[in-house]
Amino acid sequence: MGERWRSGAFAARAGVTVRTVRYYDRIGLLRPSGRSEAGQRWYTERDYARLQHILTLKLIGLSLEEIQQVLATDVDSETMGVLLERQKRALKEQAAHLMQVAGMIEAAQEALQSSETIDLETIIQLIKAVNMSTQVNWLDQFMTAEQQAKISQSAMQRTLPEQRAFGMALRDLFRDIQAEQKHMWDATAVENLIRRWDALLASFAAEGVELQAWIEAAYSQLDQMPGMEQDEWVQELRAAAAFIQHAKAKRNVR
Amino acid sequence: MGERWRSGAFAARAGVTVRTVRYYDRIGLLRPSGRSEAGQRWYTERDYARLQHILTLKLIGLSLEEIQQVLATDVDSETMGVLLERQKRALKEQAAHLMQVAGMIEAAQEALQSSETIDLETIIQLIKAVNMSTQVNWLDQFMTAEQQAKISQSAMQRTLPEQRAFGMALRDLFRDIQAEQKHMWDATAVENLIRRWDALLASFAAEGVELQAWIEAAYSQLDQMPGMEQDEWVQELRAAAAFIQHAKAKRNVR
DNA sequence: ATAAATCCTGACGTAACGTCAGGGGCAAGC
DNA sequence: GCTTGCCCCTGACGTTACGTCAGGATTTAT
Repeated sequence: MGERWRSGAFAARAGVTVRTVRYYDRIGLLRPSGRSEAGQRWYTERDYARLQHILTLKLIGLSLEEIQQVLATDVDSETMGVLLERQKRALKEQAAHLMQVAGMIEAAQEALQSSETIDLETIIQLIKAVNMSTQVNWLDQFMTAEQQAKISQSAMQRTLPEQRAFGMALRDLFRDIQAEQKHMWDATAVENLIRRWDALLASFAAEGVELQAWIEAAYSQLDQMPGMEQDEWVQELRAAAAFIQHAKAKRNVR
Repeated sequence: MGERWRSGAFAARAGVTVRTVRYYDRIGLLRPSGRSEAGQRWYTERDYARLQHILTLKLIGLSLEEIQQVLATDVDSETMGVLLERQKRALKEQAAHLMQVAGMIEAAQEALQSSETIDLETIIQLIKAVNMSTQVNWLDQFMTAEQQAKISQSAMQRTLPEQRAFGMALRDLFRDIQAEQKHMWDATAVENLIRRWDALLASFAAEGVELQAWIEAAYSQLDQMPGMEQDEWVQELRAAAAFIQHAKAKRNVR
């Protein structure tokens, strides 16, 4: 298929603006397939396929940066099936949630008809339900699938230096987290720790046995960890995770 | 019910941030019920009721400014039932749309399994479907109900000067629209026309017979319109509406 | 060849907050 | 009554995902 489109035609056919298409190119989310000598963008069919993923994940509620993480590796026909399945599932969950909120509104309507007022607890529960979907971390659903696929395909291909580098980064992060716990809460420093934690997990994150196996391999490359037992670094990992969890919760409540 | 909350407790109970609550106060969307002498905000139960409307309309996709229009008049127990019904309906529509998109993704999955590739038209249609809900003008659904309720209650209470003022504003807008159609497209001027049109409709808009009756009354107060027939100003109204529609579509495609 | 349409980059603005600075108020405990 | 920790306030700058505009180059149709 040799058909291609300049940015305006490409955007119009998809129902998005040229501004959007240019912005996505600039941030590296959707690169055109090529450029003319004059600098004009040329898009192809595979760019439409990628745009579909972008727009659907955006509808689901992921930020563009999160979408970039999900689509970090090329989507081939094998991973596309997995990705489409995840999109479908997330959409169904959201639809179910909207129907739940609609049901609660109906209950409020009935209360209104019988007593001309709605009690406070009903209102609060309704507000909570409305807020729930905006606070779900949808990225987890896609990273879980993505990272699992990634780990299972390439877990054995990491070089020893890479493993060592990861181990060092993790160790340094644990140390900084422990240091932070010993003095007054410093929001800027904590925010930095959160970012480092997220960046590390985004690179390698997978839950369950794979993550543990990976961390074990990384730690075994560090000369400076001779006397540490497996239980110890698992606890270290959990303490750090708990701290980050707490920091994120505190940040969100402001 | 005399219970009340300072901003932090109010926000925490609803699951929103204090920053959000303050911002809503600042833009006049959700004013606290009172302030202490020191300037601290006090919120009550009716503020929770209003917040429920705000957050639900926000979930539906309205901007805060649009929400402000919908909630411009106090919501009493009579209009609350109408408003809740509209919220419920919009949520159900959105849920249905999400399920529709999920169904199209399932069809794409099946195509992928049988041929290892998805044809371009399927992708385009999927993208179009994803985009559809983000481009619906949800405000119409709420303004229709709100404005209808408003017109039916107060249509006869407009003073003659008010009717004349509206007629003059409308006539001036029509003239400016006609003038704009006679020369080169000027995006800034057109944007201004769109704003004036929206502002007029937001004040009085209702569709169908009510709007026509109102415009007829407004025009009849204008001394300068002696020879104009009913058909003429209906056509004038339609021509202006068509121009605004076209301008908005052109604006959206960039 | 000309004119209109479309393309480009750069830059400022917007909506809805997040984050921080710096200082005042409130409530509980001593 | 005093102290302390937590919460409150306003003001201001920053972020994300674009919208809008300026000014000039390229492409397409007549």
